[in-house]
Amino acid sequence: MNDYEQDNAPPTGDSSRDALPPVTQHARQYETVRNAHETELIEDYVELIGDLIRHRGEARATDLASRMGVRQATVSKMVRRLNELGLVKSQPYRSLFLTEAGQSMAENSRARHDIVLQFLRALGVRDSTARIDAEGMEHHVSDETLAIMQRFIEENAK
Amino acid sequence: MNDYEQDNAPPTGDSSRDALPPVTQHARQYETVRNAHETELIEDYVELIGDLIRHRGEARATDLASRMGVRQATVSKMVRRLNELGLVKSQPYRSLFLTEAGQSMAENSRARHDIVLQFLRALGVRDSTARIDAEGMEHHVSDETLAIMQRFIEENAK
DNA sequence: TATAAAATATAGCAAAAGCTAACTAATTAC
DNA sequence: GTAATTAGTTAGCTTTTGCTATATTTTATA
Ligand SMILES: [Mn+2]
Ligand SMILES: [Mn+2]
Ligand SMILES: [Mn+2]
Ligand SMILES: [Mn+2]
Repeated sequence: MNDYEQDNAPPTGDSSRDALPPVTQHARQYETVRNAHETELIEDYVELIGDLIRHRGEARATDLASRMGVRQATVSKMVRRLNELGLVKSQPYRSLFLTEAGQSMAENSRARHDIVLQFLRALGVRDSTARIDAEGMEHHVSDETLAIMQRFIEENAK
Repeated sequence: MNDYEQDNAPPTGDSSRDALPPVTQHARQYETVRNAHETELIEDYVELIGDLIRHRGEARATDLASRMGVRQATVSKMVRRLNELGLVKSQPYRSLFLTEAGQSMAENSRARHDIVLQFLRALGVRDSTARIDAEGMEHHVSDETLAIMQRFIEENAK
């Protein structure tokens, strides 16, 4: 199958309604999703640590575990990674702190998360559903789309 | 930190604007995302196989690899898994076919994908951006939100 | 203050999803 | 019809993200 055939007419009649994208562009779609999946859990952890500090005064591993819905061992391992990445500063058996880089990531993630959540609410999605959808969608929304969502919120809010 | 304290007043003044959700609900958010991530790659493969069959007449592993942006070995491994899951029927060195279950999953995924894509376009997102965002978002949109997106499309299309 | 409980850490296991390298089968070109 | 090219498979490696079980440390209680 050569490059010419690759992006050309389908063999059957009805099926050409929405053609396949060019191979390179198509691959880029999936690559973008894979890249998002590499960073999204880290962002969620950092964002949650920031939220816990803001709302509760401190971020403890056990609260991360219960809110994430995973075991403490899983959190422990992730915290080590966040340390290695320079996002979190922590001492053994003590609660967690964000580095400068961590705080900056937390703020970015929270801002993005809030926009997506408010957008869904403005669309008319029920709050509990909007929260669930936003938790996943936030990592797959481009800056372009985010800006449009923000405008939509402003136009449909009061 | 007990259950009472868990969902109560923050220690600092300004920070209570948007409170943390109850622990159980918060955990459910992340669990839903983790569940979506377990099935999303499978859905993307099945959907792509269906699209290739519809548009090109057959689905070959090499085309899956180039469109997914991964190596053939990766596709080979995934195809074995799709076989085990009863979604794909294939013989060594021959092109791929969907089972009944596979076709049904492909149709569902495509319908959902289309709605998300059209919704983004209706919002005003550029086509190439909309395609990228839709590829990731589609797996994190609830039925409730999807219905609202569909309504939005109908109201804003002609 | 000694002990019980809770929190944290570490070791080892598993599945998923990618990779490269080496091999085999099928198709195409000559 | 053979040789070269293309396509597909398999084995073995790596990283990520979960888990359980066990040890250690900190905190709370009697
Ligand atoms: Mn998230
Ligand atoms: Mn995702
Ligand atoms: Mn899709
Ligand atoms: Mn997708």
